[in-house]
Amino acid sequence: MKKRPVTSQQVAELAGVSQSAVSRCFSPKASIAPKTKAKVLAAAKQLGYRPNAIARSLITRSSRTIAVVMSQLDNPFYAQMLEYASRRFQQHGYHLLLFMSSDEQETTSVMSDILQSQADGILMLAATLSSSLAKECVARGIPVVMINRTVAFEGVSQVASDNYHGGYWVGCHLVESGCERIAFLAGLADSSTSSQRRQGFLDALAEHGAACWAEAIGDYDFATAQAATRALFSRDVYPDAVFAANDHMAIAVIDTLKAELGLQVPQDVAVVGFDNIPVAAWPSYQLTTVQQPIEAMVDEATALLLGQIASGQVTGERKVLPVTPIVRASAVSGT
Amino acid sequence: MKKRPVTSQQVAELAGVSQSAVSRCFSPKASIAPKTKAKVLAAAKQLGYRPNAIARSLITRSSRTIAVVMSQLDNPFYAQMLEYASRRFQQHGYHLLLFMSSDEQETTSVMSDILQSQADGILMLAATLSSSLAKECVARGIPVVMINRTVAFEGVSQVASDNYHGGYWVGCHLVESGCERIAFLAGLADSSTSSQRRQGFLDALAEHGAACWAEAIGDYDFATAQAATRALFSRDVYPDAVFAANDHMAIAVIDTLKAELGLQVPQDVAVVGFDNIPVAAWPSYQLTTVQQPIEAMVDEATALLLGQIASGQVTGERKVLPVTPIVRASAVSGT
DNA sequence: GGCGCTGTTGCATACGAATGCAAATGCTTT
DNA sequence: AAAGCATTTGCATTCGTATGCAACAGCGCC
Repeated sequence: MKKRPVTSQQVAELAGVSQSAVSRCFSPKASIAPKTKAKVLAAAKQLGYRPNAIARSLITRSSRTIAVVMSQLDNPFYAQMLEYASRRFQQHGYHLLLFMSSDEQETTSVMSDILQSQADGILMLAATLSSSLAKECVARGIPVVMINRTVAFEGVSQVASDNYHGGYWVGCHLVESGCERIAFLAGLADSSTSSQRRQGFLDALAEHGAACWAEAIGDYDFATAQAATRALFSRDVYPDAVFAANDHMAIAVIDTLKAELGLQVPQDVAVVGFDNIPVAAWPSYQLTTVQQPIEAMVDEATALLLGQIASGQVTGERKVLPVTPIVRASAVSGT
Repeated sequence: MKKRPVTSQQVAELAGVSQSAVSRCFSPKASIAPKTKAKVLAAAKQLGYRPNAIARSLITRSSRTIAVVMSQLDNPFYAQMLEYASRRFQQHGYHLLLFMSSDEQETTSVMSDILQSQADGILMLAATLSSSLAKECVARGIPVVMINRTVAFEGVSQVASDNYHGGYWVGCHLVESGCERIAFLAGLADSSTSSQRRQGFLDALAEHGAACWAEAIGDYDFATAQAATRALFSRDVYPDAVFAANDHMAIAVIDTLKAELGLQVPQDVAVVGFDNIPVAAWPSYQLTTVQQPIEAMVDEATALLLGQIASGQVTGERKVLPVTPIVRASAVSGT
């Protein structure tokens, strides 16, 4: 049978002090005599007392909890982010409440849970938020930070890597490598990351007097990307380069080219991805890609959330962090 | 400035009823007249009222929260588990509080946070728990379920796949394929998964009159596994097969063999993994492996936790779920 | 019209810890 | 020894919701 937990009241009785005194022993800044504190801590230890965080949250009006909404945990890039974010917030005494939500409809129901949970802040990892929900959070004074996603509403903060210039670099790199029939494999149609990468890429091509040879949509999904690859290579003339909007899809492209079409990377086709996930460095792929600064992005998001929580102001800032081109064998200069 | 949230009291005033009535409108089983309910819901909607889960938890003594302790989120196998678990618990109205903990020392500090958080249950995903901590949970009546890890204490439940027979199958498969110098690449030295897989594997070899040719430790880590592979292949005579305790390491083995030693899989060396992560199916690897029933394991863990929470009894059951051999090109019969 | 019954409602209290305020304690100073 | 000051302590209240209990309304039935 579940026994009732030890309360500060019981500890107080054993230690021969008041409940307030016990409470003060567990608040860092409270005034308490060392002698009393020792007595109380001894009693607490004897009874196995742990302060009840729920009761504390109720009175302090702060749950020390951040709600994280994720769309895809199968993408190692976001798994890494989550892991790092968890550690980061743990350091600051905050805990993560995890929610999975694939589509916008699910997000609505999830947000309802989040608002009830009294989370002090919301971190959206590649998840989309309707502006009505964003509005509600802002109205309630709950800071929201979106990573790698945009919402058209003032008041929510956004952290993203410089997708545009990442795409721009890829465009330059491929043209300068001598590629002439360059294809683009998009991610989710409505994602800001994909469209920004695309735009930078297209602008780079244009500046070099080139144009995109073909486009397809891979939904940031392995199987969809494979199908898209088959489509891109179904014409008589093949592309000689593919820029996939993320590494996950780039890997799918490489595998499909090698296994199904008997093509060599980079000899027959150059492939470039985006993210620099661990797999990209594996000997089998050696994927040229654009590295997103995971830790810097999370650090920035953490700072924004904690700052806004501390100040009580939701400010809706926008941070763009620089990316780093990583040249590996899948698309080298001068190929 | 953070505004104070709307309370049931305010809703009650607007609707012209008592606070209790408002409360009853948000408890599914409470008795409330349809007419009253409509009035209250209208008022609630007008004010944007959301029940405060913290206050509710305090009075009901149930946070509807499960603490999840994970050791490695970079292993896609556990990322998948987490994602599925999150959805599963969400369905039952429970939320996940995520904690990362690499070593046992960190786990101690994390457990302190968990106990304070008043989580209704604890799910350990490939994380280890000292028996003193396990004891404390049991004493408090908090159910604990460990997935793929063992703790030597009565009262915590354990869900694992049949590691022994998985290893056993691998042993048989490799011997029957004609391999003669079979190496084993272990995971973490103290993990039950690794040692059970090893034991089944060794027993299978022994039954076929064979023995393990060499062993090394890869710590379930990519880089460590690469180093271990180099060590295994530093002698004059190479192994002709490697059984890695998980896919992650098996991939590392394959990459190292191909890229650094110029060896072919499976022609020169057969490689077998464990888990059947998505990567294992990719054309570049075609990894023969043993599939763990992720969803069944999580379902079982969910059922155990929710069952024990509902009954208030912590029972410490032990479930072993069957695994499925997956034969792909990296180690085929009759090679 | 009174009786009993089912279904609703409000009252009052409880959950466990934090904190403003006033009382009390301990220590220094003259 | 008394006054003055700083520190410590306890009292009482608060957070927002759930729920046992009693009161009560409405209804059917005899």
